[in-house]
Formats: sequence, C-alpha cells, structure tokens
Amino acid sequence: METATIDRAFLARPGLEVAPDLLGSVLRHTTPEGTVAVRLTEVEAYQGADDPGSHAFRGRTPRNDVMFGPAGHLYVYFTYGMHFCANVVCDVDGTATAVLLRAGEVIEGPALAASRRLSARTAREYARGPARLTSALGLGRPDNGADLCVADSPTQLLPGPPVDGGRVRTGPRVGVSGAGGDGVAFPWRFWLDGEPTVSPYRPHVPKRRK
DNA sequence: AAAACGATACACT
DNA sequence: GTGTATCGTTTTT
Repeated sequence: METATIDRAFLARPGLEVAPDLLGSVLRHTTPEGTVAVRLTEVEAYQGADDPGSHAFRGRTPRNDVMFGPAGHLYVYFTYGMHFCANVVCDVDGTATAVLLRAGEVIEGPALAASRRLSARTAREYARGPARLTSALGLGRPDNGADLCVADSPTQLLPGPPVDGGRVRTGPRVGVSGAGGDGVAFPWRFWLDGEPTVSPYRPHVPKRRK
C-alpha cells in the first residue's frame, strides 16, 4: 500500500510559492541499506535569474543544469569541499527556481540515519541542517536529477501529516549575503515554529581574509 | 577567493 | 542538557 507522491503540477510554480507549502511534507529515500524518511521543518526558496544568491543567477552550467529542467526533480550539489545539499526543482521547464531543504525530522529509519550521522549527539540532529539532511537520507551525486514524483521510485516526495498554517514562520535566508552586499535581506526562509529540528539561525558573517 | 556548511571544543544552563 | 566561535576542504567562478 503505497502513498501517492506529491503532484508535479503542485511544484510547477515559482519556488517562493512552493516553499511554505512544502513544510511538513516528507522526502523518502530507499537504498539497498534500507529506507530513511524526513518530514521537512525548514526550507529556503531560491529564485533564478533575479536572485543573486541562486546558483542559477549566472546562467545554466553543468552544475546547475537540473535547476533549469522540469519541476519535481532533485538538485543535489557538492559544497564546501565535503557536503551535499538538496533542492526540489520548481517552476516550468526552462525556468530555474528551487527550494533548498534545510532541515527535517527523521520519521522512518532512525537506526539507518544514526549510522550515517555518527557525530549526531541526539536524534534531532540527524537532519538539522541542509548537509546533515542529505547525509541522513544517504543522498549524493548519483541522486542529482532524481525524479521525486514517480510512484515506487527510490526517491520520493510525499504528503506529510497536516500542518497548522499558524506555525509557519518566515525570515532571512541563511549563509547568503544581501543582494551584492546592499544589505537587503531576502525573507525567503520558511520554517515551522517550535520544531526542535530547525537549524539555529546564523547571520551571514564574511569569512576572515587569510 | 568565496561558497546555499558541519565537526569540534569549550562555555553556559 | 544547549549554544557558539573557529576552521577544514574542493568546486566553481
């Protein structure tokens, strides 16, 4: 008895519209080792050409190619020399908007998640942060481009338990400076208030020059 | 050179 | 138990 995935048409809108609606939904990944599922508690919208913080800002490249494709696929990228982060690609084919999956609660496969997250001090840290989330789920380079809207696929986006709309909060994105340093904060981060798995807010601090 | 970050060590409650 | 400053590592521009 499998649950239907989230409909692709639901995701074929600008990431900024999709992002708050994605809170509470579930990303599930199955590998030979087993299945881990995460209920999303924190996300961030990235718009395409108009968004200096977006990987798509400078046009299509081999790295961000998936972002320009149709909605409902996973954009996985490698960063900081050691981490992977995952986005749900939104909007119509040719338009690159996406939602970064920042944090969630592991609701299936906690033992497997724990084995992938040996440094986690508590269960709430399994997917508390964008690269921790991909690690707990076992997502990496091979999953870039995976279709999330196909039943029985090893990588699926599923409806979650109902969310109280009153718990949705919004604020500035994390780790992204304002538009070219002009100080404008983009309130495109969304989270569920009161969730212990939401990553701590860390204002953007320019790294010290070496 | 900077980047859509995490592990660690240590401070505090 | 929870918070936070410092620094590692490599892709991309």
